[in-house]
Amino acid sequence: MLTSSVENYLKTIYYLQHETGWASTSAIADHMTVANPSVTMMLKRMAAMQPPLISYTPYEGARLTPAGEKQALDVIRVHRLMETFLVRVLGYTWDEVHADADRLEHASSPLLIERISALLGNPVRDPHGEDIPDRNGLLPNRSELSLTSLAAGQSGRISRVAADKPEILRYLGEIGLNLDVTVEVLDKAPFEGPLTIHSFESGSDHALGREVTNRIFIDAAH
Amino acid sequence: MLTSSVENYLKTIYYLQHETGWASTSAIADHMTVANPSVTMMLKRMAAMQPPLISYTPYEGARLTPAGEKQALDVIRVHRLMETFLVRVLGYTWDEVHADADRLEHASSPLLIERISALLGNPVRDPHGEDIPDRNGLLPNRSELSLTSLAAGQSGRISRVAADKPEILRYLGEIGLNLDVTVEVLDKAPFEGPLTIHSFESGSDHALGREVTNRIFIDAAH
DNA sequence: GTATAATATTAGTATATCCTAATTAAGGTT
DNA sequence: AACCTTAATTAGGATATACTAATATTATAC
Repeated sequence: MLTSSVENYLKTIYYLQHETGWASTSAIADHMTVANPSVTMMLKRMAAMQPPLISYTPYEGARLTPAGEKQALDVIRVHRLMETFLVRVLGYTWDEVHADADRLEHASSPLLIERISALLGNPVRDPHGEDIPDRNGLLPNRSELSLTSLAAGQSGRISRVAADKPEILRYLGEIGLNLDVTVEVLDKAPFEGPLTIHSFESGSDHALGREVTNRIFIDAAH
Repeated sequence: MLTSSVENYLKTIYYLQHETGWASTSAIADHMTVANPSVTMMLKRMAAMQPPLISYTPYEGARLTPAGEKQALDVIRVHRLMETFLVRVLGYTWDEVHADADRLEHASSPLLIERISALLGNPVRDPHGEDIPDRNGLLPNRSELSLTSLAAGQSGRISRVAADKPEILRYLGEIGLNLDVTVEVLDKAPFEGPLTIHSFESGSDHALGREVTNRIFIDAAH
């Protein structure tokens, strides 16, 4: 069995690889708030495991092997099922789930996970709209656009909110930017300026910077 | 925050202290399946913590301080609430809960625990009939007798089953010796021999050795 | 009351994970 | 092409937890 630490590295490498195509030592270190040498050490160990979880090229970075990707998707499945469980069964809000899911994901047996998945009706999305990999690590394909990419006047349904900080999630919830809410871009300031968004849930308008709108996604199948 | 390892030592010392009055190095080592020197090291560390969790006398053993007892009861509360949750919400059987609860108990935030307790209606007993300490570490008083202590012809309601091995629990469940079931001692063989027990749930009779009947408890308030 | 058995501790290592400080490699600039 | 900056690695340690083998202490038994 993998240690919690290795599982966390797997998750991080998976995210970085899918967001930027490549997981460098310092990107991993930043994301996990550990020092660079700790990452180098760990990457060597993960590349030396049987089977190797990553391929590692010194001075370049890491890439998940098929075995590593499968394990990463397992951890992500558990994390997202836990978040869904915390919201649907225990009444957490979407900004409260992350830290608790981060600890529970390393303490879950296969039986626990399958029971939770069944209890929730085998959900395919977590409370932030992220896809939940199935038992075999398969993810559905879906097409979405970032809210930033919409032009003024366009509208759509929020399908995913990839904000990492709980405070941002809490704020978005407060102003009516929740999952599955239809929104319209009223205005888009030039020079990478803020977007003014109307929520059809709350009926209110709010200006949001692009670091935020970049992380809000709209269902592309209008 | 305490490490999982320290939490496990606390639990073990608590149990030994309450069963035998004293936690010796080797009793702790046996119970946790670790080597004696590991225990000595840990006891020193726990006695040196601020505040100390135990008082430790070399060559004698350990005893929980008030602070240590409070922490131990916290862990036991989480463990027993988790077991109750696994049975009532996720459909585990009473023999399946232990290992999973043992891992979850170290990954639970105060919020999670309070939500689970509330979801279950703040239960006071776990699936084995063990008392669940309240938020402040308080346990109800109750009086019970071991099944072994009943004479032939006497009957009572099973209030607690303290079997440690899952296989024993599974077997007891199969033959109808479950919590809250009324049973009668039909026969009690001499020379520490087996007891023949009738279950009014299953309607069947079974001979059980005293290592087992010692760990089955009967409500003393008939 | 000394010899022995049982129990506990110390000594010395190992592993996993993290750190800081010092060094080395890669890539871009003039 | 030598230089400088940035990023990554190596060197050297720290902590928490475990182990085995060797030693010390306590308790028991004659």
